[in-house]
Amino acid sequence: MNAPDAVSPEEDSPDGAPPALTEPVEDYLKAIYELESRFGAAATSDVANALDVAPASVTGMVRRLATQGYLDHVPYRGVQLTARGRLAALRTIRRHRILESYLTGVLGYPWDRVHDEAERLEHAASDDLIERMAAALGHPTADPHGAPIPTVDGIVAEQPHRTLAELPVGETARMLRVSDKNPSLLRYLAEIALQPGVEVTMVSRAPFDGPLTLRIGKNEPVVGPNLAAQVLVEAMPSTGPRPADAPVSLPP
Amino acid sequence: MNAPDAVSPEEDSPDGAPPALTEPVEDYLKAIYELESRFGAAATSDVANALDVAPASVTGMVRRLATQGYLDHVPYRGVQLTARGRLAALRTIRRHRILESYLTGVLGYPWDRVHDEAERLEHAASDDLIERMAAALGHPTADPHGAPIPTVDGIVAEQPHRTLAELPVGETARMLRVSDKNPSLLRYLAEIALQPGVEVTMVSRAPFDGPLTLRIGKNEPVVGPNLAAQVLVEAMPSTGPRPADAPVSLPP
DNA sequence: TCAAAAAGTTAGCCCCGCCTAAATTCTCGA
DNA sequence: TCGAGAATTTAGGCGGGGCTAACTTTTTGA
Repeated sequence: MNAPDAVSPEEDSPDGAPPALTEPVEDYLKAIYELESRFGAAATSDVANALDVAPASVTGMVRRLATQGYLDHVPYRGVQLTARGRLAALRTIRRHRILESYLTGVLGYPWDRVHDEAERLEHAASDDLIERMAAALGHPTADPHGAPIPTVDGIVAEQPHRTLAELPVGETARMLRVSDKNPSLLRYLAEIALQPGVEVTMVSRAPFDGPLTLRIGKNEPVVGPNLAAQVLVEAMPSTGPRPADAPVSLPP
Repeated sequence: MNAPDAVSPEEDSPDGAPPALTEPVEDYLKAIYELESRFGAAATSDVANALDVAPASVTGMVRRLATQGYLDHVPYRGVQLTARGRLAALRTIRRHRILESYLTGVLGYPWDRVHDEAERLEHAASDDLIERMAAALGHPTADPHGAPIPTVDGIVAEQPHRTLAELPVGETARMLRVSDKNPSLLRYLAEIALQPGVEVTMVSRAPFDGPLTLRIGKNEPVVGPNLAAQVLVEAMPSTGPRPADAPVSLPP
């Protein structure tokens, strides 16, 4: 048993305020969070890859973060965020997505250029600033790429989805989301008007993983299966009675 | 004479882009610039003081910046920015002041809380973002505290001024500027409506460095000489024909 | 004028975040 | 099942930026 003053393994700052993470630490937590939610676990090499850093560097940082209670690390096995680590990650993600929303919504940034900017600002902006931006936007629930914005206390409303590549021929679905990390993809999607909230129909599908013909409004763009796999659409067919209000916050 | 490839003693990044200064470096250059323009020179201890850092740390950093051509350092004698260093400093100052203007002008920040926020954002915002903010504000020429905003190529329009404490009894002058670094002073000035662009009259002056009575609009606040020394006003009496348009960009 | 105080610098150290090279451990296919 | 290859960790370094303690130079005032 522990001595009575050994409250918890995690060091909390005595003043109760959040410990003020460094920029690299925030980046690690965010990357690990995203890998976890995509693959269920975060491998050292994946983290290294995501952050463009040597694997050995990840091991070092991960050990430090583990001693600080942000994650659990089983050597050679992988890494898992603790509740504390997850909250810190979601805080950063909230900032990132609100910043992206503000940059497109208020300052006229094209959606393919907000990622890098938000990536830097998310470490510098105060909570106050972030909440002012959110308020100026009417408290959006999703960023310009359709990613849900976590609440201040770390709740994320993930929507059920499938990829556009999986949409059966003849079916229509509402576009939900696409990654913010690929500018040229985003520029192309903007060109064919495929953006969150837009309805898209699978017109035809060439065999052997060939190109897909879509209908978006009056146009019928043809796209590769690769691209279609990156675009998320609603899980439920929207041919039936569809929800009166789509959960999209930023109609262009 | 130099070999033909020995272009200049300063290392320039081969791609022509500015070398991407670190946050501490930007802070040093900015602090040195401000000390230089206030006192004509920057002493090690003043820099240490301004950045809340040990004097020994300043010596170290200064040596590094000197080898990189941002400043000249004569040991025991002081430090002076080169043209390159001055430009870098002004770039940061421009960002800072545009950010302050944007935060008050668009996001509703009170003027006593913009300094800290801008202090962090100035290192993270891209040029593009800064120029978008400037454009959204109609390209202001002064920040909310009346400090002139340097142009992109580092030209700063300093106005001739004296302190409010020097204003002779009976004279009226337009308030020009106050430091952005003292929140409680700024809150008090806001209370008595003493802000850049406002006309203030010296009603009376108690002897022996006593309190000063001002007239601002319909009110006659009494302030200490200490406070008055922090407030800058126009150099020329504004009782004669005054400039049709005061050079102030952000009328509240 | 000259010694004490103030200012500045050097020496030596620390932590953070990163690296490469050399182990180590895990995994998977023959 | 076992060994090659992949993944991971350890060992040893490095640069940036900071610190304290000790030393030097400059300034100052008695």
